[in-house]
Formats: sequence, C-alpha cells, structure tokens
Amino acid sequence: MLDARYDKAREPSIYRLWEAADAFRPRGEGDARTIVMPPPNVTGVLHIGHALDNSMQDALIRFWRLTGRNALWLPGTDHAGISTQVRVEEQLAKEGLTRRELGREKFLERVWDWKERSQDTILSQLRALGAGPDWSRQRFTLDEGLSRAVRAAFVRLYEEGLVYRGNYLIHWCPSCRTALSDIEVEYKEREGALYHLRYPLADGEGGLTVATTRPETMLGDTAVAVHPDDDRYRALVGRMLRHPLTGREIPVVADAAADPEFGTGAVKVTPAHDPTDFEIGQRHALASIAVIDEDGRMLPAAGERFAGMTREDARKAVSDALAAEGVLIEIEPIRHNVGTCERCGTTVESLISRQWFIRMKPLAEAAAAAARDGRLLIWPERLGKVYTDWLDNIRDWCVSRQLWWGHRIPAWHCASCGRTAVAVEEPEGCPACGGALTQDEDVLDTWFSSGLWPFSTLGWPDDTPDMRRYYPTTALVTGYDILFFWVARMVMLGMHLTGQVPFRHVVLHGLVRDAKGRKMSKSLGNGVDPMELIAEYGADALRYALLTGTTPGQDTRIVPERILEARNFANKIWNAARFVLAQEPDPSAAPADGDVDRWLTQRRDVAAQSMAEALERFEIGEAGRIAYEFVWGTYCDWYLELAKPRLQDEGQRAGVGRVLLDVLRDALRMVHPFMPFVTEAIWQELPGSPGLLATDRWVEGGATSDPVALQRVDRFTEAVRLARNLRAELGVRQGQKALIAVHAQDAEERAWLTAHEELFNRLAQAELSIAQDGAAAPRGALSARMPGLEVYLPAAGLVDLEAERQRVQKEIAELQAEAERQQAKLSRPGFRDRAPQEIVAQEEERLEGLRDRLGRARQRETALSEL
RNA sequence: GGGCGCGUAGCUCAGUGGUAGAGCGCUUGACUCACAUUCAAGAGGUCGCAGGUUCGAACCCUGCCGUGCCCA
Repeated sequence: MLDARYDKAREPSIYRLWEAADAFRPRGEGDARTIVMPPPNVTGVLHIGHALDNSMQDALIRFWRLTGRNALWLPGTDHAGISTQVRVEEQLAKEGLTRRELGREKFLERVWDWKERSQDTILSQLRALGAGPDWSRQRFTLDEGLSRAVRAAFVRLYEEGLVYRGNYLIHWCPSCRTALSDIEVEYKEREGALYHLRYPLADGEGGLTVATTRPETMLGDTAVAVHPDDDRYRALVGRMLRHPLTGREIPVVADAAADPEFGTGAVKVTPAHDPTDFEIGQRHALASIAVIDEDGRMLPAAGERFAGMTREDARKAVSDALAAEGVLIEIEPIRHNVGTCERCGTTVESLISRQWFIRMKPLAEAAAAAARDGRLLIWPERLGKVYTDWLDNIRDWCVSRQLWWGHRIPAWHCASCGRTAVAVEEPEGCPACGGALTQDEDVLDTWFSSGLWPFSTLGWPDDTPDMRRYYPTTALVTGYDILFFWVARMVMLGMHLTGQVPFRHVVLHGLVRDAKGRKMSKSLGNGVDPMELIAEYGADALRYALLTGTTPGQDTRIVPERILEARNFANKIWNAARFVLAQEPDPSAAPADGDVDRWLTQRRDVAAQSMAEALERFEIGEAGRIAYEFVWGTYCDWYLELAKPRLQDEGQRAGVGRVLLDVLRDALRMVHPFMPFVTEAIWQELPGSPGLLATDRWVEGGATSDPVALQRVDRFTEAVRLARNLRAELGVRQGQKALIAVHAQDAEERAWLTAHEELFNRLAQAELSIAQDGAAAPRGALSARMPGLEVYLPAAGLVDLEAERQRVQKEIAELQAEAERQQAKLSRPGFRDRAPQEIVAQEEERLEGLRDRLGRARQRETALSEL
C-alpha cells in the first residue's frame, strides 16, 4: 500500500531509473523532432526563468517521445564570455589579484575551474527539475568540436568578405575594458544636466550657443552643427568658431542631424566620442580628436589641465573652466537616457577603436525573408514583427571582445609585413612573407558561438549522421528577451552557413516575475530560487505551476498559491492511484463496457485528443489545463465515485477494476509531460506496467462512439447535482438520506435511472423515487429543474419558510429579467433574418427553458405558501 | 519620438463573434472506508471608459485613461 501522501523525496531515485534505462536517448521510428536546449551560462546557477524554459522543452520532448517520434533534446552550457570573466575577476579581487598579474594562461585555468563547478551545479539542477535531455550528446560552447565550428564559421565569413576589421566608433565599457555590440548597451533614464555653452566666432563679434549633456567631450570638438533649414543660424554656416578652451578653430556645418527643437538647436560635434557626431564627421570630412581613453580617463589631447582625469572629474573641471571663461551660459537639469553596459551597469563610452565586424545586411535580409514567407514560424506572431523590424534596421556587428575567456579570433598578424592571415588552423608562418605570426589577442562575442548552437552541436561543419537526421531542428524554445541577441543571430548564421533555417518554430515565452509583478533582480533581492521551490513543493508542482500559469509570449507571476494548487493536483493523482491499487485490479480482466464506462472512455479520448492538438500548437498551458480537468473533474470526481458501488458487486468488480486501471494509466500518460516524477512513480506500482512510463506510448483512444451513453451520464450527473443542491438548500445534514423524487419526461431515461438508482442514491445521499414528468408533484416539496427532468425534495419540517420564500422570490425576479432580455434578443430587428438557423433555434430553446423555469419557480412559491 | 503588451470575481490568471470560466480566498456543511494537500453546496463580475461595426461584442475597429515592456 502506498503512503497517503506522495513524497517528493522519491524524485531523485526516479530520475536514476530513467538514466539507468537510457530513457532520454532518441528512439522511436517516427519522424525526427529536435530541440536544442538554450545553453545556460556557466556564470552561476539556474534561475526560475530557466525552470520555465526547460519545463516547456521537457514537456514537448516527453510528449513527442510518447507519441512515437524520434525525439532529441540536446543539452549543453554556454561559456558566457564577459559575465563569467567578470565573476572570476571579482573573485580574484577578493584575493587582491588582477587577471593581468596572473597572466592569460593562469587566469584561464581559474575560469575553467569556475566553469566546472558552475556546470556541475547547473546539470544537477536540471536533473532535479526532471529535465530529460540526451546527456550523451551534451555540449559546451568552448569544447573542441564547437571551437572548430566557430573557427570554420569565422574563416568562411571572412573569405566571403562578410567579416572585416577596421577603425570605427564602437561602444566601450571602461569597467569591463572591452568593446560591446549595439545591443549590449542598455539605455537607462538618469538625472543629468544640459550645459549651454558659447562658442565665439573666430573673427568678429558674436557666436553660437550649443547645448550638451557631456561638456567634457567638448575638448574633442571639431565642429558645431546646425540644421540646414534653421533660419536662426543660416548666416553662420561655413564660418569658423574659436574653441573656448583649446583655441582651436572649428567650422559651423549644416547637418540634418541637428535637431532645431532640442536645446538651442546647435550641437557641438565630437566625432571621436559620439555615434551621431561620428556620422556628421564622416559627412563633412571633419577631423576626429580622441580625448578619452579605454579606462574612461582624459587623454593628453584633452589638454594638460585635464589629462589623466576621469570622465566624471573632467565634466566638473571643464564646466568650471568654461564658467571661468564666461562662456557657460546655463546648467539646466534634465532627465535623459544614458547608455550603460548591460553586464556591469557602467556608463558606456563611445570611442574609435580597431575591431572586427560582421557585415549584417545580406544575412539579415535572408533571415527576415524566412519569417515573412513562413519558412520560420515565430510564436506568438506579434513577436515575428519585432524580429523583422530589427533585422530591417540592422547595423554591423562588432564581434571582437577584449577579453580572455572565449574563442580566440582565428587571425594571425605578421610582425614583419603587417598582413593578417585568417585560418582555421594556425599557419606555419606569414603566407605573404614567411615572417613570424602572433595570434590576435581578442576573443569573439559569446553570441557568435551561440549563433552556431543549433548546428555546431550536431557536428557542423562536418556532414554527420546527426546533422542529417536532426537538422534543421523542430523548435527553439526561449524567452522573448533574447530574440535579437540569440534567435535572430542563429537564423542569420544558420541560413548562411547551412543553407537552412535552423529551426521551423520559435516558441517564445515571457519572463517570470515575482508575486508583485516585478522583474526579478539581484539588486531587488526578489529572485526566487527554483531549487527552494522544488525542495518545498516538489519539481512536479513547480513545473505544472509554471507550465499552466503562462500564455505564449506573456509574462507570468510566480505565486505560492499556484504551486500549492499544482502540488495538490499531484497528490490527487497519487491518491486516485492508491484507491485503484487497493482494488487489486486484474490487468487481464475484460473491461466493463456499461454506459458509465463508455462515458469515461469517450471523455478520455476527447481530452487526450485536445491535449495532443494543443501541444502540436505549442499551447502547453492549455494542454495542462485539459489534463487537470479530465483527471480531477472527470476521473476522480465522477468515475471513481460511480465505480465504488459497482466494485462491491462481484459481477462487475473485475471489469470496473480493469477500466479504472486502464484509464488511470491513460491519465498518467497525459499528465506525464507536466509531472514526470509522480506519474512515473505511480506507473511503477501498477500491475502489468511494462518498463517505464517515460518510454511508453501516448493514449491509444478508440473508445466506442456512443453519444447516447455520453448524454445519459451527463444528464445523470446533472440530476445528482440538482439533488445535492436541494439538500444543501434545505439544510439536510450530511449523512442523512433525503427522499428525492425525479420526474423525467423520457421513458427511456426513466428506465435508465431506475437501472442506476443505486448510483444515484449513493452520490446524492438519497432515497430515489422515479415518476413520469407531469405527475403530481409531491406535496410541499421544493424542486429544481433541467430540460425534461425535475427533481423534488419534500421540504416539510426542514425548511426555513421565510428564508426560502425570499430566495424563491429573488429567483423569480432574476428569471423574469433574464426571460425579458432573451425575448428582446429574439425580437431584435434582423435577428431572425441574419443569424444562422441553429443560433436562432438555440436562442429560442433558451427562452423556452427560462419560461419553463420561471413557471416552476412560481409553482414553488405557491407550494411554499401551502406549507 | 516610434512600436508592442496588459487592464475579466477580493487575489493570480484562462477565455479570438452566440447563456462569462479556473485555482486560491470567502460563506455553509461534512474527519463519507483514495485524498481535510479532501468532499458537497453557495455568494461574488456594468469583462478599464466612450464611441463604432454587427442581428449579436469580453472578443473586431477608433479614441481616451491607467499600467508595463521594447526600440531610437
């Protein structure tokens, strides 16, 4: 006998069962279905978002496996260049060390140590969650094969002219000391100031006032720009200004980038430290003077007074100097957006730097076209537009990073001739002059290797059996927050390098927020640790709560009540199984085939079918809700209760037991993708269960189609409900039998009810008598009605007359109002002409029903007054 | 500045043109031999507001209000 409560402590041993049986390896003769797991970063531990993401994938994979597909879920981890490096550097700092003191090689050893520990944690967390990927194919972005894929991809893009190196204005994080791509910059609103400062004309009187939020960059100004149509400044275009601090002469240029509405309408131009200014500089062939270095300090070019200062100190010093010169007109406080490093929050600097770039336009066009013509299906659809919009406005991708942790760029520079060789393997010497080569110091953006993930993990660039069988993959399941970072780049690189869209479906989910709807973050300290939730409620409960609490692409909140609901659901299934097992069902007995059994099996078929359809559409939450409704609402609440008296009957016992067992097995199959542990635990206890549920088959279905049985039992349960309702109204005590009379119109239904009288009596705690509809109502009885059937319960001595009279009067008023509304609806002009036939009939039937109920309610009122 | 989402019962959320749903919470009753992590019954909603389309709108369209996000 099983314990009264399902114990989540069983979970680890169940997981071992799966692993021992190699249950996660793809099998099955069906078509291949592939998901590559978005590789968690080895930076730290899994958070609740990973729990959602992996629960979704696991549910799909388990469903596909049950339905006989050859389902591969390929797991792995990501080296997460900048994040991991920063974490290890923080660790070093505690020991009073820097990575430069340690040296590249020693430092990398430290990071590998970190990676091993972090990866172990992550993998055990995935197991705790019940995730069942094919561990034999596990990959890491820096492992041998994937590193080769990265080099091969880079070399090929280089040879095709899609990779280039050059001096351009890039985003730079002075704290991480590396270049960043555009999307690694987050714009955050900050308190700042608009400094109005005056540039005098080089010759003659007058001048021009510009407004800037960054006065320190004025030391690198090489022009002032005004809008070409701005009448205020038209006369000044082409004239020279004198720089108030350096004395340098700079021109006034006309450029549409100057916004007449902003500040004074005139802007200073610092091509070396601002993206817009860089473009203005290009258009007007302006000089560019770098005044800030890679540490965010002022360079000698900024002038002796300021050289060596931090950007922040220089802002104050420049402002003071300008004030002293009498050219600082005003400091106006404003809130404005400041670019910050996505990783460390430092204000990013724009500076000109020699970096490697990927030419995105040709790649982006193909990737956008795939979404537009349906080769790539993005779900939910509205995010497809976000995806194509981004691709349509794409800029080149700065892929080099001044880090040590990552894929070293496969480029070698020749000291003697200055040429650069790009190759998969290190060349012996310079291909041009034979001189000595040194490898480029930089590594690639992490997202470059992530961009190859769906095929590098399957063996690309080699033509492997896995590539042939499992690529392109079926679905990519991830959060919408990395649509640009990752999804778009995989499509671009995948299409270009493999000639195919890397996945057919993109299934995007939202973020998991805290109970107040706030984004989880370290600084708020509101993060929820999935491992704590698993320890408290069990992995099944966490998974079910996450999977059913979400709609595609929508954020979700994690609230304890929902996990509790899920835990209770697991317990419900567990106890249903306890009951079934206690009957010692015989798996070889012939199943019962009465109306009640047919009702159940038909319901099961409908549920299994709708679930399968929902899952094929990736509507996982919907599927989970269907399973809940079937298991709890149909199997437990009704069939089990209907089975109890039948199990007492020796003639029916074996057959009913068999149905109980069979449909329990089906229920487990349906719930398994959501709650793998508890369902497998039960499966192992069932007589006649071969092997593992994890590798079993989906619900067979095929119940006898019997609409009459379906309807009979539905009406029966409804009649029971009405009887219970009357009992409650009259305050009949639980356990006390009530004299229930049922008057039914249909003779066959009366016969059916007579045959099932015992079931009725048990479920409604009643002593049933059955009569023809229209027979005299029992004296002094309250009644409740459904179409073609009325239920009576004698009220004498039971009812609080006054309260009941008020209740009935209220009901009469409500019915009357409802009937009037319904009447109005039917007589609405045009309704009968325009609405479909069946709707008209349905609405007419409804009105009839209302009038009928109204009549009965009035009779009841009369009956009451006779008591 | 541009784009997108959300607003449905006290709370958290489902619901894409035809009688408003779930879980929790609340009220009443029951430790009924699977389960009190349970069972039965009940109360509770002008579906943010205002127009429009339609025979018919929570659902489609327009505007507004509130709220959140993305991009520049």
